[in-house]
Amino acid sequence: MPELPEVETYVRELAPELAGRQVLGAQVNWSRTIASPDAEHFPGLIAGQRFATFGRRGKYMLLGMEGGLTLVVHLRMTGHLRVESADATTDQHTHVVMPLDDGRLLLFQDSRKFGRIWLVPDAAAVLAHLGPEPLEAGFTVAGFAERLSNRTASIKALLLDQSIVAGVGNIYADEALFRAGIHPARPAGTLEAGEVAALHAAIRAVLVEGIAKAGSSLGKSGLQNYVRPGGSLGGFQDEFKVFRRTGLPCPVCGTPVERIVLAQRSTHFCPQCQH
DNA sequence: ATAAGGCCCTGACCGC
DNA sequence: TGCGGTCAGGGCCTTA
Repeated sequence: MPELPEVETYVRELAPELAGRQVLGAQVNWSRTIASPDAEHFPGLIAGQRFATFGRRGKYMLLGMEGGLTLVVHLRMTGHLRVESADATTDQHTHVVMPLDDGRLLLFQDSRKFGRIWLVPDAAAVLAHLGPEPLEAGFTVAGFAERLSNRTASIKALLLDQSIVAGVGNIYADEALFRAGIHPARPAGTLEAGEVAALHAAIRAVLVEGIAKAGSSLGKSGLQNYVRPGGSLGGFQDEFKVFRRTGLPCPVCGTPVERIVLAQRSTHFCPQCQH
């Protein structure tokens, strides 16, 4: 699943490919992929646009155009955005094809069809629901503690809530909770000050490490939820302590990792190390 | 306001 | 081998 480190890797690796390139048009094969404007008006709006700036907010890619529009892309679970040569073969999962002025194609592919694309003058409106960026100064221990206080939902559920902190998904939530020694089912409001501070630091640590490893590539035999734009895999999946390690020994104490379901998501933890 | 559950989608996987 | 059923999962929507 593309989360903050995966999206950050995407932006960093797409930027040199797309900088200064002009989009000639678009062919939309699955209309629901286009969130704004609608699929009918998207090709006409993007035709002639030239990529200028590259950024990220939470799990959203922000590709700024010279004229002020922003191409906002959310990969959700299985989305891929990549630049291919003109003779690249497209398949039934290629939902948007955007020819570029250098003869190549910018492709959006997504087997689950959950991914979404916006082309809007005001990207902030699309992002208005997001909480602070976890790696920026606006994500403070005090603010995080305030957001968790008096909440009865599990801390795992709130880490997945993008209005609490932006960019954390199932992988990095489980890994951060393990490193902070906090049981994922704990009601968020019961975390003590020291635990909130430890979790705050752990979130930042796993995200920084994830970026350094170019993200986590999961899945086997073909279906990769996340592949870097150039086609290579990330490396953080080799650093997982608990995620998708059910029954395997905790790297700290050797106790078998357990799996439970919280907020309708698979949740992995060490019953010995996390309280 | 908060919490919980359904929904969108389809490839992979399992049991028969 | 083929087939039906189940699962995964981010964000949005509805319900309580």
